[in-house]
Amino acid sequence: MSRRNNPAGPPTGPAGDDTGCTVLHVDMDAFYAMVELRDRPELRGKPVIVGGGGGRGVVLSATYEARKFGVTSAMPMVRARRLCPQAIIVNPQHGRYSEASAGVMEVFRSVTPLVEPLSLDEAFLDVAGAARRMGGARAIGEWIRATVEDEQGITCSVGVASTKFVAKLASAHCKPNGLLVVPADGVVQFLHPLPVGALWGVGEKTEEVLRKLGLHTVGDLAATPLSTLKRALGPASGAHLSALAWGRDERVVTPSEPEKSIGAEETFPVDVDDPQVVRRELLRLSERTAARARAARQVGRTVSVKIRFADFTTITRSKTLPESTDVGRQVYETAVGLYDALGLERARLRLVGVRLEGLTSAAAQSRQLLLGEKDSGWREAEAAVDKAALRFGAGAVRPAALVAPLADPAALQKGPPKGVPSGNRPDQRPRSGDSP
DNA sequence: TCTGGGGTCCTTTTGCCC
DNA sequence: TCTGGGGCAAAAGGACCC
Repeated sequence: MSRRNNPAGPPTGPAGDDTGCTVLHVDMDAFYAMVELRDRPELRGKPVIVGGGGGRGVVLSATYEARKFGVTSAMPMVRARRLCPQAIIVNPQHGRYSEASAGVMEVFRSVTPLVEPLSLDEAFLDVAGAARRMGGARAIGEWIRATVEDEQGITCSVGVASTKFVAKLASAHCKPNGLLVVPADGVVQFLHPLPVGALWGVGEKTEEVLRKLGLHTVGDLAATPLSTLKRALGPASGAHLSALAWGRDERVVTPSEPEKSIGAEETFPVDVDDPQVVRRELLRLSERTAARARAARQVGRTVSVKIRFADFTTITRSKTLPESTDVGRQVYETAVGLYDALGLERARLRLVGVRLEGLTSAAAQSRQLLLGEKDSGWREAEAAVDKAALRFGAGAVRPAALVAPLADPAALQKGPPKGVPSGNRPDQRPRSGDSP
């Protein structure tokens, strides 16, 4: 979903020449909101906002009727409601969006196997081969738009260009429900008037740095010496942005990149200062993370914990294990060890997260285990839980500590974590008012 | 205005080894 | 024994994307 608004509106100029254009970027228009409208026609024509109904959610997607009031994605729900009080708020149904996404990706793959999904609602396609068969990149783009609307009942916008990032800018430029071809020899004319913030990789902070240098458009950036950009933004980012400003982008469409990390995080409905509640959440998140790793047949070697305080400052702590793991219990013990080592006492936390990094294939790991590595038994136990979850649904089998609220603090943590003497452990007493 | 949850990538700092 | 520095990996933080 593109977050940038398109002040210019759909293109009005003459149709571009698609010679040399082999990359398509397809971006669904207000995807989540459109799926809701398709499923609930009575919402059509009304301002609809998809987002968490809770006090701390953000807007996931909004119909164009709601956007007229200034509602944009990633905006806090509280603010969106204030801007557009008459909007109909819909709780997200991720399963529905995944289904719709699978259908759309299927359409793309009927054109070419070279499809690189960026998220549920957008993808790059390399149509160099298909173009000969189907009459050019523009024709393919038009066919995709018609087919997606026909089969899924939602509209999309298509950018056609010779490189990925120009195709992406083109699709953003013709939203909603449009198609724009940027001819290979028209890239610089297309790029240079755009604001620097349009470039992929230029967010709020970078834009501010560039603004202080007096650089407002992509053309300004292109005219700036490489050494100046490298000094201001770092060698990698400086060189990258300079290349993009001249339309140079060597990246090719890559169908599937292996995942590098898997994680889970959760913002508490209200800030939490009870270490016992935090540990229970770490257990839940560790189990969820490890289960997803097992489902993906991946193991990870580094466990990282993320803590966001009430004032939104965020820290991370990580530990690399001697062996990769997909065992929830091991992830949890590492995570809770990292958390305890912080000695946070009664700090007010807004969010905690657990992530497994340095992922490799579980097949390679199991070969190592066969060579005499002993196993704690948790692996078998959790494999059994996975099976039960498949039969009876996720959550059918859970650690005892997650069944009854604060049932038994000892169930969460057997003995003090390594390296932390029990006398130094943060307070574990349940607080009055915490138990229902 | 008050900020979700899933990720990737880059930079800087730190600790270790030689 | 002290000091310096290069190379490397891990850790930490931060910007960015959808």
